[in-house]
Amino acid sequence: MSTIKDVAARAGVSFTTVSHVLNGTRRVSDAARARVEQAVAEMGYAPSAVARALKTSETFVFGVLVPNITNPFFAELTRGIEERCRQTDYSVFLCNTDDESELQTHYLQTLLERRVDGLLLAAAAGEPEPLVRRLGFARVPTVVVERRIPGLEADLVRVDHDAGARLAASHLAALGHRRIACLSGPSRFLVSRERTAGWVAGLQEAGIEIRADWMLEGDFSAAAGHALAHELLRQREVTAILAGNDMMAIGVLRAAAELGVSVPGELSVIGFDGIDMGSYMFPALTSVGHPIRELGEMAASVLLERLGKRVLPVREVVMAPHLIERASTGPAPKG
Amino acid sequence: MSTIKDVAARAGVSFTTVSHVLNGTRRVSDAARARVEQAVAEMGYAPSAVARALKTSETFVFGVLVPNITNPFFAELTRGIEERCRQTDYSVFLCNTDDESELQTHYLQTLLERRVDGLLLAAAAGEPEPLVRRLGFARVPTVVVERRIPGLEADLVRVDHDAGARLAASHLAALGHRRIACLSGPSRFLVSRERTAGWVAGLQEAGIEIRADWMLEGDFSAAAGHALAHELLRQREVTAILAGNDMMAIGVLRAAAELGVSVPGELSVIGFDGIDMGSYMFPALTSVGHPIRELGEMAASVLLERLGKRVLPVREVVMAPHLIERASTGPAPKG
DNA sequence: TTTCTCAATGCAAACGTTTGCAGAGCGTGA
DNA sequence: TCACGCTCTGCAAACGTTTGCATTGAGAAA
Repeated sequence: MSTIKDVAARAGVSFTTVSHVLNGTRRVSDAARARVEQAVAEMGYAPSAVARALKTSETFVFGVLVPNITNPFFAELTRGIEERCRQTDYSVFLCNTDDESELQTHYLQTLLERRVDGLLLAAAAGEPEPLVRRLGFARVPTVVVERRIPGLEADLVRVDHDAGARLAASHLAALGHRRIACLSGPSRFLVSRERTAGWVAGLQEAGIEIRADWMLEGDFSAAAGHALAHELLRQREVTAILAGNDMMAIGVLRAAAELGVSVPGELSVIGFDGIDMGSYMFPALTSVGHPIRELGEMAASVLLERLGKRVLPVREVVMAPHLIERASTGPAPKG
Repeated sequence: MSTIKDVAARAGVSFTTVSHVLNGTRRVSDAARARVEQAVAEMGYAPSAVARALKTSETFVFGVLVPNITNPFFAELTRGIEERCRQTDYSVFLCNTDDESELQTHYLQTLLERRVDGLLLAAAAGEPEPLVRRLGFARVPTVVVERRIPGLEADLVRVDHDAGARLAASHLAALGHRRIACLSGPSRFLVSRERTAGWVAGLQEAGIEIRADWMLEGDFSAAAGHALAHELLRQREVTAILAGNDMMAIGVLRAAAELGVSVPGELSVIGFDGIDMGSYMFPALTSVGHPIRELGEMAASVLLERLGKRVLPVREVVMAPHLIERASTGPAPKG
């Protein structure tokens, strides 16, 4: 690769001048500028970001830690982050941690060595302690997505799951449903607990009885939704199901199809997350959507702001979900 | 951030020694080594990859250009790339080009400035000329995925779509189907043409007549599959449909559900790509799957090999697809 | 004691930039 | 003619590493 000095030689100026032309950091005569620009074009010169980073101690790179880019949620999130970064010439280092604590610290170390200007943590599995200690040394501006990490002073961007769950509950209530089952995710996840709390609050507000045997727990997978729904639908008692996420709702839809229960005629189903896949189901899945890409963009924006003002107090940004009405919910059947 | 000199001072040795301890590049007495290691631990020192990169002119970073990480295909591909890189301490710069020529060249420039050690191109929209010229200057080892770029001397890793399509065709033939429709993707894409060619060859081999009015072209979207299937199923002539990809097949499934055509009783449907979503359909979608993650891993492997031996002749690696038999195909109906 | 070998360590240049400082050249007002 | 101000330009240090070369000191061989 050619260097700034090669360009300077070809243009017949000092490399200082080349630098200033490239960065627009001081006046350069039109003649010199033209010669430099021509030399750059002829040689296909690309200034070394690594030398620049060494000198300025800014890399214009953010590190992004996600459990698994294959999960549509994180794909969309990453996309949002990347999109926001694009506007400000930041690039993104992507790391899949597989929710493994060890990989997570390994990647964190790598990112710190690479001197990223900021960190977006959408993954935070296992013990936070080593992670927090590592970050404490480095003092890299950090934004956490969806999960507060104890001991870490970082901005947080998250979705208001409680409000979303209330939305789902009141939607069903408004359609006249009274016999409603809840299929929650694993209660060890904060998201699950928040969503369940929202359902309960929403149903209570509508004066709907909450039967303990209609509160089932799954693991966020379609298989779990499928199995739980089979069990639940045998009695044909409930007229609607609140699912902890879209994958579980898809499992429910499938169980209903197998059992000949018509949706939404006999049963209404509402999911959570608003993933694209839901719209390809038959019937298309009604869901509580959150603006995942916006979540990513917001996370990046918060980080960019943090770069400017390190002394800003720690922020928490909460994004509101919304109802995506498609075809899997309808009026409660008579009787 | 602390530097190698800070560590040296604390450990009471020269920074040369610290460097050698860190890299294991020459013998260091046990005493000195211990002191250095302790100092590193106490200070949470992380060596600067950017200084190292400047000195050694190796960044241990690959640039990855994909159209859209939100597309499951590219998510999985990226995942494979990243997984392979992890084993060799390479990191990945991720860029979404949105298939926009302009963004593509912009990102390419950024990646070159950042002095990536290699390039994985899964996106290559628009005119290849500026792209090729840019790469010509830089001489960065490059691996292209799925699409040959004219004028660019790069390794290529791709899926054998022709063979996959034959697989699908002969699967249907073996089930006794004779009246088979083909819903291809846009013919301007090489993939579409390859798949169509494979179907035609496969059907001809099985002695099946190919009716021109059963060869329809869509745009790889579920909506297209849905619309074309509606048209096709009105006559109830065909007993099976070969879809150009899974999204179109999902659209077909949906149309069948709406029209009360039972799958696979009256109609068999087979997709292409083997995406996860297909297994959540009802009935679960039979498809021709390709090992996307392995495709990514292979691409990274080829690139790593290329780094070692620049003089290697250009390689082309072809990966074989396989049949994923699920529930949407069955024996042809009698009569 | 002297010389040699060898292990352990340090010095300093270089990588490709940015940027503070300073010099050259020239027109202008006194 | 001189001093001044202004525009344009260049020199050289510094960023944090790696690495070729050199130095030190101790033990062994003579």
